[in-house]
Amino acid sequence: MRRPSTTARGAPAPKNQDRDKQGKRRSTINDVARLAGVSKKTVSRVINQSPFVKEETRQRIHELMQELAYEPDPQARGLAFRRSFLIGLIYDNPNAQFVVNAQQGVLDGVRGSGFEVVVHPCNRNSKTFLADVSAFVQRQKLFGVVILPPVSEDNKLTALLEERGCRYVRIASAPVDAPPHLVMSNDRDACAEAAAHLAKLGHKRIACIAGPPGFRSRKERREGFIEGLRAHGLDLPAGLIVDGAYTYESGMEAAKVLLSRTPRPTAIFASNDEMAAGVYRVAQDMGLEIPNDLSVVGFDDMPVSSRLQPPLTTVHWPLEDMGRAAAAKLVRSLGEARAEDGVSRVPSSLVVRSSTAPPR
Amino acid sequence: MRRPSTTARGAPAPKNQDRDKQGKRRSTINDVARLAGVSKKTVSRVINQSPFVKEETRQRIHELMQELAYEPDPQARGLAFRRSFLIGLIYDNPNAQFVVNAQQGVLDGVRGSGFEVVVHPCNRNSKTFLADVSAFVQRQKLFGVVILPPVSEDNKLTALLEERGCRYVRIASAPVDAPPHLVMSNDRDACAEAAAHLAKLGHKRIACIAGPPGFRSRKERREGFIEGLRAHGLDLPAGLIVDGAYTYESGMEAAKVLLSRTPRPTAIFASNDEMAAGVYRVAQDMGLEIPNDLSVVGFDDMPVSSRLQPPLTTVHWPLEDMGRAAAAKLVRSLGEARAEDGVSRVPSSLVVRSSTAPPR
DNA sequence: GATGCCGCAGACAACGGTGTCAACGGCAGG
DNA sequence: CCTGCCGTTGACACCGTTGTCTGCGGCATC
Repeated sequence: MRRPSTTARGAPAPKNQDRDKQGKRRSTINDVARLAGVSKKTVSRVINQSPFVKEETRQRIHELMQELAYEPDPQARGLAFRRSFLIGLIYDNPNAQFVVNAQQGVLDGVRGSGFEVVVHPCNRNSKTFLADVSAFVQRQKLFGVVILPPVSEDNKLTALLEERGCRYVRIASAPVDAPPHLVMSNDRDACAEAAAHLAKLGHKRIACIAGPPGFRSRKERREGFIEGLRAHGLDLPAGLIVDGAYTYESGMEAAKVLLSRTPRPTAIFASNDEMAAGVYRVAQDMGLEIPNDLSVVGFDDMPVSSRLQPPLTTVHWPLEDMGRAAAAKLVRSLGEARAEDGVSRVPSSLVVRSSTAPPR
Repeated sequence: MRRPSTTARGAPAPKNQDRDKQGKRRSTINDVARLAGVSKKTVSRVINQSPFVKEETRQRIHELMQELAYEPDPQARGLAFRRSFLIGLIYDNPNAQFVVNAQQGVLDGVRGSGFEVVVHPCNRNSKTFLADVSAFVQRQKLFGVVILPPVSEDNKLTALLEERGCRYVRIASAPVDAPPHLVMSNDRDACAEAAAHLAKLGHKRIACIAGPPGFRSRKERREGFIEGLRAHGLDLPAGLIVDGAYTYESGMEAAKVLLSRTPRPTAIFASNDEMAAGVYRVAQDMGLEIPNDLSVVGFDDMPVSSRLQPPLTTVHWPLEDMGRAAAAKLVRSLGEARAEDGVSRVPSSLVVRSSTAPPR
């Protein structure tokens, strides 16, 4: 790998930039110490909230830091701490809304904590995947990482992080194996709720488009949905469940298959909104009216779902909240060597809009 | 602002993490120097591609670095350089696809360069906007930033960055005032092309939904479109141009206004795809068939455009390419104190799909 | 043969913080 | 009055790299 080099081609290094155009210099711990008449170690203690500083001294230094607009240099702190104050966001998912929602949550969760977020998309099918993430984590001495699904389901990755001493929190759709630094939604229950909603409307022939193998959410959503049906005395015949790939196109293909069954199902549950949008498209092409000829339920509650016509009944997947919770877990683990233990649950729930109605 | 503190509540700091679970230690420049029988300064010279190292020595050290899998510590380098190897991505745009496209491009552009990307959304209408970005840049001693529109149009911000000695590259829809660290598409020409396309199909009454004030792209796209019409002997009467807000809903409202004019326009150019989607919705509600009753052209070429039914004719806006180009500009400016001067142009072009046809 | 210059390499002090450990003043206990 | 301890503080080395300046051998020059 190439590496930044300031002296390539013998060019002179740029002049020091610790003064800006007004000649103001960023103040350092030494300035604070000198003006406060204490050693820099004492200032360091104040910065790190050490309890071994007299209250009066602490006050004085605090005020001085305020006055000088002093901010400790994260690089220098990191060097001494043997760790950076960066949090990595690791993802492998092409869906833009998905990434941005989670990212926004993570950014929110670190706000005001002094950490920054470094984004790192990756390809979990690549041969160099583990080496790549490992290099990233190690080079930057990351404080911790938040891992989005489906990468978060890779136990080899978490084992590697464990070994490297890098804190991590996974975002997932369901409980995963130990160790549990986890933020999860409960897709299973939410999907059962979706099934119940359709059952209560009186639907009997209900179809399902499952997610792709390789995603934990596939299992959760599918099984949750089936359980929900069963709880209402319904079952899901083999002919009424097909796999999708969480894409619009795969949703269309699945819908074509399902809507050609006889008798035709009166409702379709798609495991995400993208696929639900594909169902809309096929239904419209076939002249079916939603919700009267066909009820549709999605999953995710992304912006597209409220724009579909009619607006889509879907499960709200609290990605942003999960991101926030994951980041908060990391931030709280400052004094510890590992991320905060335990599973945080963020509830999902059904949002009923206009794509569901009793069957005709 | 709170600050990370390892000793809060008197908790002991975690043990050093420079060894992983196998006891392997990350090697340092000292290790390389010792094993190579040279001083660490010489190794540093090799890392920084200084020309003052004998080829033979350079070779030997290079091999050794490879063998030890040595990677210089960016924090320590940064400390000595008085600068980090982080590139900030500053944005203020709620559209997920927009952010992710640009972000992906930037990540692509820094790949293999040793830089990392730190994301920083902001709100340019907030009172603390400038102070916020300034603090971010200064605290992290950012190597440089890439600024997405519309924040990139804020000259106060770039002036501030200039003053802070922070490199920056703006991504924009058109040339901006000096200094020109700029990557631009040429929205104006592309919109003229869109107008020409409609004119050539034989449309005479063509309407336009402009972007919102406060966006440079509003002006470019609108004027480009008007120029394109004029070049074909057409004009844009005041009644056939309305403002939108780059949102789906605003597209709907604009379409309602425009489609109630008599005689009805036979084509609508929407300044982005979101608004074009709003036009589709309204047209469908009114029983108008696209493209036979109404031709629609959008701008952006985001995934939604190829899913609309019929697929939308739109201008491809090369956000990802622009992000890549911007990042590359920064990376290339390593030896310099400022980002590479000059304007990089990334062409946009019309993608003709099925939403345009001759008027009935 | 002394001198100067060139090409290369090393010693040493930064950079801006933290870890370690010793030292200080004051007060209670012997 | 000495001792020991506690609550605070500081001196100094260290984190892993680069900037500066000096040193040194060899070759060309005078």
